[in-house]
Amino acid sequence: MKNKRIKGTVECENCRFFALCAPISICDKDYEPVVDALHRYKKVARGEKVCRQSRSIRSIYTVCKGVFKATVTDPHGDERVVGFYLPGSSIGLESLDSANSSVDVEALGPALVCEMSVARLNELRKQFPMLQINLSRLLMQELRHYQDVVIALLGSRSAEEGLAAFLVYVSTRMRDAGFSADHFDLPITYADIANFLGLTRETITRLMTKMKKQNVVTYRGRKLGIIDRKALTALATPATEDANAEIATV
Amino acid sequence: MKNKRIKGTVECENCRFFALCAPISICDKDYEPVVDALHRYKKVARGEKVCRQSRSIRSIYTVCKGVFKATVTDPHGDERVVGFYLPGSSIGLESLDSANSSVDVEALGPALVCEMSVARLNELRKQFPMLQINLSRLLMQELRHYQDVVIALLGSRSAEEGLAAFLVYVSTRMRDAGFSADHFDLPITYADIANFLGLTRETITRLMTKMKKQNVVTYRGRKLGIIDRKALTALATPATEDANAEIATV
DNA sequence: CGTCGGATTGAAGGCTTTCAAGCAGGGTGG
DNA sequence: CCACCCTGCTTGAAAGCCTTCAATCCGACG
Repeated sequence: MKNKRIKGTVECENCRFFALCAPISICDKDYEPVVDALHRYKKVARGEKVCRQSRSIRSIYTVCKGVFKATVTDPHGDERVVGFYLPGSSIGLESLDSANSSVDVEALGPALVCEMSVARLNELRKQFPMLQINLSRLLMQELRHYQDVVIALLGSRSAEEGLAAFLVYVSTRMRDAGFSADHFDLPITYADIANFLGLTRETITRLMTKMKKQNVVTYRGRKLGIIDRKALTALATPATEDANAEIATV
Repeated sequence: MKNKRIKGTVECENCRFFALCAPISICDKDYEPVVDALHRYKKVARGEKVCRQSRSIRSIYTVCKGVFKATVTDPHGDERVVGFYLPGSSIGLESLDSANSSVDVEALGPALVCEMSVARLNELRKQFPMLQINLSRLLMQELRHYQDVVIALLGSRSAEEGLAAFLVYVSTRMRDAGFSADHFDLPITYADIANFLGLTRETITRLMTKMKKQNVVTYRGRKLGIIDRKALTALATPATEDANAEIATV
């Protein structure tokens, strides 16, 4: 594994694939074949799809740089955004057992990924127990991640709560990927955020404007800044208004 | 593994743990130790919790009979329902890597589970490659299941869409567990459904009443019947002129 | 038979959407 | 350099959906 890291990308230590790639660097000899299975820093153009709904996938990916969105197309032909892949996320793990992809995954801007062949990985993990064990660990992490998404974003009572929870969630993911938790690129359109959260562009605009006026966040040129994290997390949980009164009455 | 199946429970073939339990019956000799790790048909009383928020878990479970809910308690002390475990579901897989549970998991009524010791499983899967591989497969299925939840339930534009999607989702899970997809027990209170979906009891009541009047579903004594599946799935996707007209004509 | 948790129904108010119009800013070609 | 365009963002007003609050009903269970 050559050290050819590119500026602005995720450190390998913060990458979800590290558990799969690590054996290579630790023990180059034994794991030489793994190198063949891995295509590092592959470029993906804006709008390009790395996997498609109802198709089997040939490779799984990890996002080094950029953001992807997962979408499904409903019977009416409308696109529904069902998830985002931020730097450090892995794509396609749920299809490793040769099932078809449930979603389209598309780059929202120029992106870099590390690509791993599903066929090669499936061969290799039979040969190398450590790879198999690390894959299991990766799957558990991914499972936990999905659970976190559901906990954070499903069942929000108001639009403001949903959006705040979304921003907190993105911030957490960016921190986990080794970036600043308070200032980062958010190359996602309001339309996509709204679609994902079940809201409208206009509502996102109004709420962001409100949050900016209240000095909770800044947002210019696709760059998000979290000014008042405490306030943002407060917005992300219900019954914030009553919190003070509640304490007073107790 | 004695064949002591109990009426109304999930068939082993439809259980998520089958990939772990199967080796036992296939090859009793080699996998004898696994039997110790497994406690079949353990009773869980209504309100009893099989895992708790911020605590490590000792066992993972699969639901043979009954329904569980997963909840988190927010800073204000309010309970938020973040998921349901229907028959055939597995509980706790995301905490296998000795991480703490993110949620409380509580039985909504008298239930039966198969319990597997985490410590024993972690020992055994190092010894038995087949167990390790099957565990990976189980994790992938679980991952896909979480993805399905997000796709089905996150980002619904209206309350009706959300509830219809929820019912379709439950129906699908019941079918997968080997029960009827159109008539099944739904021992979940409106309050819990509402909490999960980010709605209110009253809204669930009104929507269910409406759906009953339109002969889409029946619901009495905690038993749900799906009368018009086509209409229900239509309600579960964003409203269009066609969909509305279709329902209106009933 | 009374109690209690859960479900139902109505009225009023608020939040979000819908519809419509205008703005901003980056890229392109002249 | 500027006009132009296109995408995405902003803002306002009206309509509609969902919540809130409050009262009542129902059924299970001791």
